[in-house]
Amino acid sequence: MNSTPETASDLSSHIAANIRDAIIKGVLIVDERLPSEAELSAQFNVSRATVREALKRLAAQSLIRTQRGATGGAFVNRISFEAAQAQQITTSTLLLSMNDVSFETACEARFALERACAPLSAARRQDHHLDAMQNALAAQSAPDLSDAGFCAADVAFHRALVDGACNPVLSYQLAGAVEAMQPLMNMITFTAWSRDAIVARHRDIATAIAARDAGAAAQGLTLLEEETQALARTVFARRSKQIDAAR
Amino acid sequence: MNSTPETASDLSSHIAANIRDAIIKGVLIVDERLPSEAELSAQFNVSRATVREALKRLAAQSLIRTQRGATGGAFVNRISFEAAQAQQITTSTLLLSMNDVSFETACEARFALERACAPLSAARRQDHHLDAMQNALAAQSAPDLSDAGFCAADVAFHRALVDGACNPVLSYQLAGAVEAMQPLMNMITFTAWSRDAIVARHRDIATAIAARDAGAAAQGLTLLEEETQALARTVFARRSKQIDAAR
DNA sequence: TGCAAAATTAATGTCAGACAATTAAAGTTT
DNA sequence: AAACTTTAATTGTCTGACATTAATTTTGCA
Repeated sequence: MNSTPETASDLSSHIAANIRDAIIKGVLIVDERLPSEAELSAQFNVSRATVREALKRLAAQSLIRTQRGATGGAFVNRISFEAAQAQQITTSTLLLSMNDVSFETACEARFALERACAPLSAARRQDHHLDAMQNALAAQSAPDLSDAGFCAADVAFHRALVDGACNPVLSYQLAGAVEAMQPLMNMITFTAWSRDAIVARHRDIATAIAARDAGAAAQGLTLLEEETQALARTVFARRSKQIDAAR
Repeated sequence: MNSTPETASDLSSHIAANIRDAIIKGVLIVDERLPSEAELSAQFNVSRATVREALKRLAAQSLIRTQRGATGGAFVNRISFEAAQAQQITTSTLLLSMNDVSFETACEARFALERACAPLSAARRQDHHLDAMQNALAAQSAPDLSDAGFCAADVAFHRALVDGACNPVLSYQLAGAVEAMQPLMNMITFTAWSRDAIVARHRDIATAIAARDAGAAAQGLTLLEEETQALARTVFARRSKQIDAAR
């Protein structure tokens, strides 16, 4: 179970990999204190600066936290769902923006995953999930809302839908797919008409979830996906036509 | 779009956050060279050691890579699907092992997500996906296979299924869910009978995918989930009974 | 001239030692 | 007993040096 190949030849990578494996294998358990930097530098026979670079690497992955003072040191972190989600969102967003992933591909993945949540969400959603959906719907219906604001409310709606499944693992896994779509959605200019269409679908989905109707929720998501894809196609087609005309 | 709160008061966090935001916002583009460590230390008015700690944090997230030599330096990395997956798997695995996530919850999430892939995989799978599934099946049928080996082949089977959807975003998102289950599955002792049952379900799923029958594939996954959950329940129940008896 | 070897240069990687800042715990005083 | 002071341990930061690496330039020789 190797986390990362980490073939890099520099010492700080090597030391970081060493400690990381100890954490993964359970040799170091949550909240346990690592040896002090001085002790580590003696153990690995490197300078303190090198040890510190290794520790910073681990801190960047939320594997450890550090505390100053007499009883301070580096401690193994319990990775929280929140922290893991934040990391996942950053990684997913960058991955999509840096790799020319098509809107279509990302959109397809997102809706496929959301449809997986629909039955569970229909069965288990609580009132606060419904409230969150209604709030997002209300926000999206505001007439003077910016495109970015519309997309942010869109994300809020879908997160509420996913959270309704009451499965933290599912929420965590979906966070990346839902949030990473936002920058792509932000590329779209929403007309009043297209906003209405999306809000209508959202309303259907919210109603289906409230009625615990899994089938209708899934169908609503499918319709929403089709409309979103169609909308994106027209926006991108118009844009490339404009570019052609400008030549 | 704040990647991480990063409220930490130490300078290297601050500098890392600063550069990270520049990358996310596109101020620094892929393969662009960052200023040298000496220049950065002058810009941020800190020592070179502090700059280096910041850069190591970014390197740990695969945001940059460094190169030595005259024309060397730190370069903005294009995050590959492969690297992102590796990170995701590490994070997911640790998240599950550190947070007492029940087998039931993780299993439910995993199968819900896989069912989302089934229709796409049935439609688009290519021969090499089918081959990979058959290879995994053959491996799982080997009589003298260890439990860990059985689980590894299980992961291979499900990854092939997911990859069959031919959507890299989906494959990336699912990697964490599929791989992080393995340590949990490893806790189970598989009897010859339970292995046969799992292999039979796998065979059904592979057949359905080969026949491009989305419904049958989804149904096979649902059956497999039920059997897996039941198996886990009996294993854990027997184990806790033994513990009670030992008292 | 042409090409190979050597020197130069610019960058990261590592080290050693110092001091600052922070924090808990021990000791001291009132 | 409570409040204050001291001490010790630890991380955070700085400085300056040297090692290592690799591209570029210069040199030397055929």
